[in-house]
Amino acid sequence: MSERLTPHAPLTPAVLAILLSLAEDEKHGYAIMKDAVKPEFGGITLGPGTLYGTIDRLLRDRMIEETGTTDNERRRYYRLTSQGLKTVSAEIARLNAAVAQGRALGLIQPKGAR
Amino acid sequence: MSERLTPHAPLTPAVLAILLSLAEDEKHGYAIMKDAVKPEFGGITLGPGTLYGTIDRLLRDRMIEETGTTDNERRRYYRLTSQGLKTVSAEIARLNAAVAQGRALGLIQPKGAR
DNA sequence: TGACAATATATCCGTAACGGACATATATTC
DNA sequence: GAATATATGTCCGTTACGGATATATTGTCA
Repeated sequence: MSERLTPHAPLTPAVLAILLSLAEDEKHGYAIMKDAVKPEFGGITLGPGTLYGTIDRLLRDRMIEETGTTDNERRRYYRLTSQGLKTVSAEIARLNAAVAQGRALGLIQPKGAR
Repeated sequence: MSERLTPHAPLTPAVLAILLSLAEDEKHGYAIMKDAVKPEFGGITLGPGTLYGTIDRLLRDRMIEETGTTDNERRRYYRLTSQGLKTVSAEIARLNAAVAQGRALGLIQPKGAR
């Protein structure tokens, strides 16, 4: 047995960007791609291969699902599943620990600093 | 042309763990492996294949270098290069933005909260 | 003292992910 | 009407991951 609670242990940057984007709201692929380049979502460039390939994997692993609705026949909207939400949350918490360590080591400016 | 300033754009979890561990102090491979499972360094399990394979790549890309010194003939010590330091710092800053976004979305508890 | 776990590094190799190239079609803008 | 943006999709070479396996030493414990 042993259904893994988080089959994706450390998320790849592409997976994180997509899940984080969908944590904000339901979105379609192209909108996710636009989000990904923004610093808040990781600032990465998602080529179509990575974007749709990763979406397919996330659908397969039930991290995201199609909403079924659309405002434009060309768009396919996706939303996080509860599993997906758990997974991003765990990943953000994990990254938070690493960032805290980086801050402690002086790799980045402390919060309030100028 | 085009020497990339940061050949490793978003770092893989394994690379981040290794660089973050070495940002603290010079270490040998096995010590890095022990560090990696700690939450502060990402909490990931580095198998020997990933560990030494990644170390070789980081040496090749001049992110880390051997110190040459050792306190035990079996141990090979590594340290960050200035390039490696820049790279981890940039990565921590990048992740910090994502963590801030995750926090804003309520994925993790805000700092002061109990 | 014999066995087992931990230390320490190294290679091999199958699987998975990445990411650029290419393709296609519509809508918009100039 | 041409170019750009929107929107999704496939293909495929390169790379990274990570478990298995190997080897040798040191430490522990019954």
